[in-house]
Amino acid sequence: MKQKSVFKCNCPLARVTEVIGEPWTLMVLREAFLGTRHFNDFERELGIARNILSDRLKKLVDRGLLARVRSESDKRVVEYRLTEAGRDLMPILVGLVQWSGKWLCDGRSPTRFIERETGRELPRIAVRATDGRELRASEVAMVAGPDADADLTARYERAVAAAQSLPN
Amino acid sequence: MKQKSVFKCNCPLARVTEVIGEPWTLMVLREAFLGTRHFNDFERELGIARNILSDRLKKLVDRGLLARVRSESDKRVVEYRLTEAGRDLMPILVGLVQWSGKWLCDGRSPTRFIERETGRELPRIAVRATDGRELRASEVAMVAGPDADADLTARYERAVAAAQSLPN
DNA sequence: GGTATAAGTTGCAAAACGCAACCCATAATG
DNA sequence: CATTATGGGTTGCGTTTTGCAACTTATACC
Repeated sequence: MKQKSVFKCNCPLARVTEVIGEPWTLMVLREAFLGTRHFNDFERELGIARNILSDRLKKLVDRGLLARVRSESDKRVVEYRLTEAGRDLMPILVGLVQWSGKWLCDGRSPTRFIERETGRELPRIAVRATDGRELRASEVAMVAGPDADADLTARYERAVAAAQSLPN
Repeated sequence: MKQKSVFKCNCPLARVTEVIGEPWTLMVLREAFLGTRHFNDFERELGIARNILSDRLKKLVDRGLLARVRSESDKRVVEYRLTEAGRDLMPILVGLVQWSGKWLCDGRSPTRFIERETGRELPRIAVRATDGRELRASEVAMVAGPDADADLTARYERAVAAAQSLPN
């Protein structure tokens, strides 16, 4: 895929698409959250082809989500550990699983997230205002930030203009 | 991609990977959030190939994230509108953009989310306990729910067992 | 020294992607 | 009412990526 135009721009969503948009990457991250650290364990748990796994791990390391550490005690062993950036993606993983449970699994939820300390199921993640109030999609707007380039700024301005002329 | 084993199981993350894991899908959804509704507008804004766009819109409609509506006034026109399921994905989109701004754009943030009413920037999305307290990754566990099959249940139990023997 | 294990790499067929050109139905124009 | 324009696609074709299996390298165990 020769990624042009939008993918090269500094839109954060375009960039994150490159990181978690590829097949298997989210599953690999889930395994990492579950504690998997070795190449062969990722392969066995996921049933992923070894070359694809190799590629995904390499990219996740390059992009700073995983750290590749050679074991001291056994020099054959390599450990892939979540970095701070990787752990910081956890809320999104939780959100994705919650959303999927609700909309793709007919409300039946094979996977739950619990608070370790209390064992209670987590509430759904939500977008909140600064005062903590939960916001609906229509109450939120996406706008250009201070570091947006001209193209992106223009894009968001067009969107705001278009949104005002829409009924919904 | 012949998706076997894990992709066919009822793990919600496996399913959501099929929905948003494909290239362009997240970008198409972002455009939908920005108010884009017409085929040609998606094409122009994203610079996406028409056949790929056609495929992604079709899948998003099939999976219930977009609704395909023929216009009454001009019968050439087709409108793609976010469904409730699609709008419900908004927190995740916000989270992805926020995460990307922090970790992939060197903290510079070309895109911001604001509360329409007040114009204030949204705080980062977070995983919270039932009492509203923000939780870190290490405080959260992924466990099998009531509707998990045997394989998945076994998988989570193995993970819990493994997690207890890990230092971190 | 021989075998087992961990972590990859290589080669090949099948599928997915990007691009441009083409197609069909409806609407506007003269 | 024939002609052109517009919206929403589909079709071919060449390139890239994926999946699968087999092979490779380096270390550890017996």
